[in-house]
Amino acid sequence: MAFHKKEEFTQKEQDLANFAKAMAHPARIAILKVLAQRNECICGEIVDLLPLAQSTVSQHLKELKNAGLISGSIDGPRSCYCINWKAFEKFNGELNFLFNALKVKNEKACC
Amino acid sequence: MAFHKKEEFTQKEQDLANFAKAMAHPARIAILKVLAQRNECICGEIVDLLPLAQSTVSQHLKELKNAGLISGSIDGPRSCYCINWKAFEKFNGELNFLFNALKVKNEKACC
DNA sequence: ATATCTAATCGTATATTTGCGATATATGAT
DNA sequence: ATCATATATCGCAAATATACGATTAGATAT
Repeated sequence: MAFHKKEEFTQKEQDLANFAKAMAHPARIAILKVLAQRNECICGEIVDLLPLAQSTVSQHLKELKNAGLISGSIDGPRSCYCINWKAFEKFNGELNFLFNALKVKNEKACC
Repeated sequence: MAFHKKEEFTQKEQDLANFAKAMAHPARIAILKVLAQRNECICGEIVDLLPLAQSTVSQHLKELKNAGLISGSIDGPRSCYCINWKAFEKFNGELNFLFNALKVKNEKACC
């Protein structure tokens, strides 16, 4: 009963936290950046662009996929990933809902 | 030379990742939510609102402060925290720069 | 000075993340 | 069938995060 307190928060809070967690590593930011900058899906080129071993990159891709930030499909002997814009929109929307809507009325910070 | 690979990414990637990491826990999302919903700074009430011990909440507050997402000041025997909107704006801007600007041209996902 | 109350910090246990090499799998070529 | 290539998964070590109780520090009362 000491750990695993995360379940005691609301689903929305957990979802938002999970989304943030998926982006909480520079390697995953870099991967998202690469995927965002291409019109077409790209595959293993990501490994060449990052200073990480192939297995590590694969793991990061898996995490991004599990979090729903990217989607992937098998294309012959290689895999193909691209950004899941819908999920990203949702995340951004939640974020704005939580903060921007409230921002105007207390623009003047008190500390 | 096996760990600590994070330094090998760009500063921007690291900054964005750090910001995301600060939000990568439902407790911290909940804290930000509470702070965002108040016009005034609040103090130890956060502890009562969360299903966590005082020391744990204090630790989460410290992390949010270190990440620059909130600022805090000492107000008599208690502490006073509030959202650092500027930092949040910057984060949101980076996010939009990375993704939204590119979103239009490849709305049609390929996988 | 002592007591009280709030909040930060310390020490510690456990859980999770990060990273890699090795291995497995799956496709395509020879 | 064998080989090469691309990618995923496994197993492990090291690092980091999470959580709590106990303690400390600071302010205000009595």
